[in-house]
Amino acid sequence: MPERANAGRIPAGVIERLPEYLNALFRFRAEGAHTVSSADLSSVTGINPAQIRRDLTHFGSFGKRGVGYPVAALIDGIQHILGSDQIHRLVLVGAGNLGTAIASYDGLRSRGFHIVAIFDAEPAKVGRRVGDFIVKDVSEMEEFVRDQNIHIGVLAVPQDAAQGVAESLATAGVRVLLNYSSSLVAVGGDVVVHNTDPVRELLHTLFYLSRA
Amino acid sequence: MPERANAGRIPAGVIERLPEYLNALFRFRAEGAHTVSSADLSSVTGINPAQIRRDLTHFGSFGKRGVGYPVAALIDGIQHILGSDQIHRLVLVGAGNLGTAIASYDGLRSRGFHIVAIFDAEPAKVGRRVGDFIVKDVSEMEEFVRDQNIHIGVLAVPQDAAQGVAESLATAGVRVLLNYSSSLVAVGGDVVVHNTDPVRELLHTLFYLSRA
DNA sequence: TAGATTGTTAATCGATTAACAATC
DNA sequence: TAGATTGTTAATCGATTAACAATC
Repeated sequence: MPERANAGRIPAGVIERLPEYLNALFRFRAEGAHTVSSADLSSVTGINPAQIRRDLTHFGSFGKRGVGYPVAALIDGIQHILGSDQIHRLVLVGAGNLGTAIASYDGLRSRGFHIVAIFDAEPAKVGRRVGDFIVKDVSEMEEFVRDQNIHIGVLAVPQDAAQGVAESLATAGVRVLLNYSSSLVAVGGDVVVHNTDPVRELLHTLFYLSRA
Repeated sequence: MPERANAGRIPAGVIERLPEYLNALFRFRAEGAHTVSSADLSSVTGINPAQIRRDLTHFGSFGKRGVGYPVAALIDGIQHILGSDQIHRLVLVGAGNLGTAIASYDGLRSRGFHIVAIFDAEPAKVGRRVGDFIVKDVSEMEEFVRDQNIHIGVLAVPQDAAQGVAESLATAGVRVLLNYSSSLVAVGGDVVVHNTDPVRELLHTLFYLSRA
């Protein structure tokens, strides 16, 4: 019996849909459901039920014919596939309005992303309290990230500082960057950068807006 | 000679790539380039040059064989296709840390998205200055949005207020919602909601992270 | 057993890419 | 003219969906 397919063979689209399934499953769990069918998941996510079933079979067999999928086990399964069954520690850089907002954002922590330190370059901000943290000086960042073996960094710094901070984090071993600053950053190697660019999304929505 | 293809026939993928081309073109323009080839655009966007050419032909013929695409004209062309050659007015709801950060975000304005008012429900915030605005009471929001014929709303409100504000904006005629609050919002009808959910992106990145 | 729903195959659909004639 | 690069066709590739046998 063949084991799960090779990770490299799994279409990117499948991986991108897994978080959607997870969202839907959390909703069903909150409503007390113990079992869901692919049709149920389809009604919440808008994704074709056949595709949901097919996506899941890439990773094994989670359901029971005639019954559906067990909510709790499927949540565990998908979280395990994504690696989100573990805590992921991250550093936040920038203690301004945006950084403060991110620090108090509960969505990250509730999904296993734990901020472990906040850095800023401004002397006036260093030493101040933001959320549960005392802001550290950015000069300590590289060493901290390296020593603590942090792989995820969140950027909420001014536009002209973003690229420098990004490179510094990459040097220190960060593998994933979530960039909330208003400039695109690009770093080489195998670092994945998510430039959170609301404008891009707005732009392609405009196309449909003007035609409706 | 057939005119441009029907908008409904243009693949969503094409529309999603247009903002990427725009980004690349802005960069080439900033560097003083007057002409770019599909290979140039490919090197910046990572998108296959044949696909770039094919995408553009959905909307007409922008280039010159043997020469390439005129940067300025192509920018104008794509902006016109997207409707981003016009100013789009929007309202921001929420004057906390996140709202303040968004109000001072220059990326929106530089791409033609103009904030015209900021609303908040907290009496302590109403009347205060945020950026160039005096925060208005959220009770005035619906009337304002309707009267001013606003089609875009940005949400930066607490989790439990998000859904209500979203519905209120939809009722008042908003067609596109950019939701920065930490809860998913859903509204019916033909309102497009962009739930800015960094967690979803982080999650599917994790999959590759754990396998590298 | 009858009804439901998965897992899986096969068919469809659409998007990507390679190749090249047209032409600047 | 020779070199470059588009616009476009044809080939490839992959993803989506429909259908259904397996089975709970």
